[in-house]
Amino acid sequence: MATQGPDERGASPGKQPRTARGLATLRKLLDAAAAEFAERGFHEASISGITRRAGTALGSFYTYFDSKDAIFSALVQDMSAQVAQAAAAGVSPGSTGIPREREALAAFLAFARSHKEIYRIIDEAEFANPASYRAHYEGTARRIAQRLEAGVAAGALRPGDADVRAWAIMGMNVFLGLRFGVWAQDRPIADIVAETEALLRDGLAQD
Amino acid sequence: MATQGPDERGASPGKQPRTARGLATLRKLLDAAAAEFAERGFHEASISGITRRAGTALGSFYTYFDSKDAIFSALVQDMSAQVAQAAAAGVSPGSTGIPREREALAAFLAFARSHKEIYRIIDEAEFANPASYRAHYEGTARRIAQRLEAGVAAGALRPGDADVRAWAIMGMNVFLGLRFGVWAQDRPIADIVAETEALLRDGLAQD
Amino acid sequence: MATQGPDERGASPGKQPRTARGLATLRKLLDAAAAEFAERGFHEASISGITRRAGTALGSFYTYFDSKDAIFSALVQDMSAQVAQAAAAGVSPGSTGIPREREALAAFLAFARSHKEIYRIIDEAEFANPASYRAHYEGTARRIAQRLEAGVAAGALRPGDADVRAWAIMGMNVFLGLRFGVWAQDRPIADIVAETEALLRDGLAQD
Amino acid sequence: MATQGPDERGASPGKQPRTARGLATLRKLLDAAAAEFAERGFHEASISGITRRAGTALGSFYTYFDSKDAIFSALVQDMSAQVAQAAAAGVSPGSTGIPREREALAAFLAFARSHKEIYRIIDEAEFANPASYRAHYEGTARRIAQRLEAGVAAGALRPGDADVRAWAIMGMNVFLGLRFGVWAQDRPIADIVAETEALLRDGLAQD
DNA sequence: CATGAATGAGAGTTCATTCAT
DNA sequence: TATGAATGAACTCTCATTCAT
Repeated sequence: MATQGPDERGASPGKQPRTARGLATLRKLLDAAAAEFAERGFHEASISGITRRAGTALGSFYTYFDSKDAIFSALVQDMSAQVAQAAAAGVSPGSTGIPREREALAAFLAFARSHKEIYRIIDEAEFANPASYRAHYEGTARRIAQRLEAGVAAGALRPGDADVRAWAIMGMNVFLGLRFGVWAQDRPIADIVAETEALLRDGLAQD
Repeated sequence: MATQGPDERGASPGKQPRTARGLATLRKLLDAAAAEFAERGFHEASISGITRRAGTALGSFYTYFDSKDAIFSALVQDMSAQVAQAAAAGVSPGSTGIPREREALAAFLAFARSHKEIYRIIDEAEFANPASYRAHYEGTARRIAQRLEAGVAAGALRPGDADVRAWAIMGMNVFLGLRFGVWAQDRPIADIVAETEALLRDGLAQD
Repeated sequence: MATQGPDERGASPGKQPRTARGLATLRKLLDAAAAEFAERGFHEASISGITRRAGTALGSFYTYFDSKDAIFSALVQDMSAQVAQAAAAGVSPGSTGIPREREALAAFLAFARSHKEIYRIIDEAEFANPASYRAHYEGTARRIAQRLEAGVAAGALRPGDADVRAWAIMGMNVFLGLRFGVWAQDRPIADIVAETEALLRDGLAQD
Repeated sequence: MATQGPDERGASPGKQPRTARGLATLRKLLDAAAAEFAERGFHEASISGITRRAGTALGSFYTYFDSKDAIFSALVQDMSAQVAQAAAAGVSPGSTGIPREREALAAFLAFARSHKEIYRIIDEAEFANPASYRAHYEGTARRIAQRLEAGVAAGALRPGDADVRAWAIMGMNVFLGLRFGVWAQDRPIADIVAETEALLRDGLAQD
């Protein structure tokens, strides 16, 4: 994966700022865009809303971004990376198998509660920017599948179809995050995690 | 639940057609709208696109619907009902517990493959018509939870938190449908169903 | 002035009703139109609003009237005639000069208080149907001028320019009716009439 | 009364131009709107007609005004102020009582003859923007009433009800302006003024 | 680099009028 | 004569993008 310095992150190609003043303007625009998209959604959001929040002139937007799509896409990638990082950060080193999935879910639920805008932004990309949307979920599924394969290799999990399992687990996590993280916080995270862990460990069947 | 005859379905309140000719026009508009929204998405879709497909005058749209939102909402509810019906129709009578969930997933995946537009329409409601969106997923979760409680009562499933389980299962199904039903059909439905059944029955842990 | 039987009043030429049923429909449409125009004004009023109030089908409107303009014009003429009749009815036989003007003003103010819609309808004709508007005010001015000339002939009034006087008096009456008849009834009609009579009789100058 | 610099006059709140170029565009739009409303009336006037006359793009209208209503309202207030100023400017300093009313009428008639659009614009506000309409006539009546009270205090006029007298005089002036200023100029202003002055000074009664 | 005015295509919606039944 | 569906021109307003300063 190509890495970029934090300074360059976000601006459209050929529009990276060259001065400290420009860098500050870019930063303000990105923050303002995150707020605007989260609050109003992609279509309701307007460039003038973004520049108004950022305190810059309308024209300055196009100094750093090619289009509304471009900044939205940059934002989705940023959110996607944040989600991945939050999940990874919640996992203890050496953890594997079911405990590892439990930790990832717990971290994700906590992240969703404190970043309710992720659904608003990432999910709307399904329509506004399908490429970022697919990239986000395919990347997430790939990481889960790798964890599961590692768990199998370690003898912690039964062998099975990692791809199908990964999409199933990702779907569970996403919907649990939507319902119990974003829409309402009427249940302790611990309960949700415990119930899900039981499901993943032993299934639902009466033995 | 209030039932309505098929004649009344769809048109905005006070705009039901009173003649056969009107009924036919309403039908054409609904079909055209489904195609337009599926192909272009809510925001890109236009009323004139709908009436062009339907072969009616622009103004005729407003003979039956109050607004673009109104017809979209009608469509989402229709889709939601179709999904529910497809899942219910795929289940053999008397089926309960894990087999029942397997049958529901199989039916849903088949439905998704033949109605790829459902995601485009229902998921976009998250932004265009949040009320329909929540109603769809909350209704679906409720039905799953009831199935699970029945399974527990029948002794087929271990007792547990039906609500959390229902959202987890719904999430699995939705993402499996998106990945293996809509985005690509690179895997037989049977494989996906079998792997998921195993997960639900016994979990993933090496015993 | 061409007189028409009450049966024919209102309908556009060539559209007079030929049956009792038709006559009743025409009547309902005229009443409904008066209410609709009074309440919403010419431009906000809609044909469908009129037929809705009348309880008839939209198409039936065009059985009796050529257009929205046509029914509005018919209504303005009707209102105009009502105003003239009210003013005439308030005058005692044989009355002339200043007392006659006082009586006409009193009658008009009373009429305005009980028919607040006249301003809404007649004044809007200035824009929606200028011909009726001019006809109304020119006709009214002519009647006032004739009264004044009769007053001069009878020796009750000083000779002078009847036309200018008539427009001046009409303007007084109209604005007093608007302010003290329609906008607010915060003053007894008797006060207004007395003050105006004094003005007309003796002028304002300190002798 | 709050005064505003000519630079700020007209544009909707938050839409004042910040450059000379913007100021020029605003000016063109206001002039074009006055012509368009005068010629076609409020409802027939269109934003595109205004921008066509102004030679600007359609969208530029919305750079300075929130809506058609907003610019109309601005125009009515402007007209209202012009009328008041014309009447005030026509009065010699120190003039009071009947002569003062004569001068005001003469000035108003001259103004009406050279600004025939005032009726088209101000009177249509009765329907399109009732608040401005009432503000105009109530303000005018108040100014007349104050003049009359001053005349009484100066011993030039008999005591009486200033409010009723003011509305009566305003009505006279308005209708004389409509008939002899706007509709036709078939009579010299001097004749009209003389006849009206006689009426106001001595009334109509044969002594 | 920043500014903000200018652009114009395109949207949703209304409603007077026509006409087939 | 009554009905109500169909028509389509016309409207106001939005906003991503461009560009002169």
